[in-house]
Amino acid sequence: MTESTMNPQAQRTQNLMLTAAQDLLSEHGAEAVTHLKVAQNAGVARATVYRHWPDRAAILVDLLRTNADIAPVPPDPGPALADRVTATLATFAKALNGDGGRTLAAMIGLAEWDEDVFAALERMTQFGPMLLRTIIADGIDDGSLVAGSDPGLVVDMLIGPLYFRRLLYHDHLDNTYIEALVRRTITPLLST
Amino acid sequence: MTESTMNPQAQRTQNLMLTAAQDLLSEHGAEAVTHLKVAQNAGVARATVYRHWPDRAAILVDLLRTNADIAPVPPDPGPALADRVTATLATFAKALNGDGGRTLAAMIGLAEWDEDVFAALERMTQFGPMLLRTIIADGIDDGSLVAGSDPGLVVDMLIGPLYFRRLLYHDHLDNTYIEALVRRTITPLLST
DNA sequence: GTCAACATGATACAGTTTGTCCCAAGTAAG
DNA sequence: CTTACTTGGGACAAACTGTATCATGTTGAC
Repeated sequence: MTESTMNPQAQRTQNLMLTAAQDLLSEHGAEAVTHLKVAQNAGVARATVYRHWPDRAAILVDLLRTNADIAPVPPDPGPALADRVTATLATFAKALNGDGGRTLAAMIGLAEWDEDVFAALERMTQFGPMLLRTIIADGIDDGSLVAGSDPGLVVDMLIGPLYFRRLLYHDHLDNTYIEALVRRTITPLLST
Repeated sequence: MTESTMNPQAQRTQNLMLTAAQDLLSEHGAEAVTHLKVAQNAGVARATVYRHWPDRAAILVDLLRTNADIAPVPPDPGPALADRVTATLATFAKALNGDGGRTLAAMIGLAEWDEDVFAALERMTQFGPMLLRTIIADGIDDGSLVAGSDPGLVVDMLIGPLYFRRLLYHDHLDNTYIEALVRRTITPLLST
């Protein structure tokens, strides 16, 4: 049942419940997202929550589906390649610093044992890397980056450290860090 | 109560329970680590599990404490700096490919909302980066790496991608990937 | 070996949570 | 207006949680 084909009443109720679920997730973690608490926080009957989702994982999957992507805002197309990369990473970091980071942390644990959550997680996190990869690949094509560069690896080297510091150390990702990261990663690849 | 000061009987029971808890965590995730299931899988009375740990988080924290570190084996001290880095990352990758990766994934979600878990997670993951940082810093000191390199950032660029690919994509981390990563990261920093 | 201190097993208990079902009441749409 | 869909509210059994009690088994000092 896609949202567009749903009864407007069902849509309203589902939005109420998803909002409540998102609040619970942000404030108390995935374990707090139970049918009971979602129902209470949404002002809805418990049976209604069960009617929409059979288990906790299904709620969380729909939560991710609603979020669409962790960093949906495309970056400004700056002139220099390094600037475009920095801008892309900055939007990514902003999402990780905010609610996206907590949602992501909760999902990673569940995705390990639930393939539906894993699939939702992939959809949620594919956009940023894909965008970066395109920027890098374009740089190789137009000659601003040396030909030997593996775009996939470069993307990992740019995004990996952000995830690492956010998830493992709970760091706030600031522009200074991102700029240093981009400088260190991209500079050796510049062909000029 | 440290393990060394414990009654041997209590030690035996606790080890049984921790083993059962680790199995549950690896097989079914953090949510499956309940007092009841740990008791059943360890062949122990439920009350005994409560006697050792008041809640689920305490069990998981002790699990991390027992694991000591995600990659406890120190790497072979190879001659070339790049080789030492590669060896260190390889032991790290091995742990992430195995049980350590699943434990880590489960902990990351909980650490976001439980500071005890976060502290345990830090203890668990500090060794690898620290070791790498030392290797990098030594390389700067003895002149094999250029002076401008920030050891902390270099470590992030080496470890971050491993976490990223393991946690987000469930990749198996092989030596080819690690070698490419080290080449791309370390080569531009070599002073020779 | 005896004995006091400690740890466990077994059971009981109240309270909470889970998952499912039912039916009356409310909403949507032809 | 009328039919189909959705919700609210309640009931229910099952499982889980957290605590307590007490008899039994283990430990380690004497």
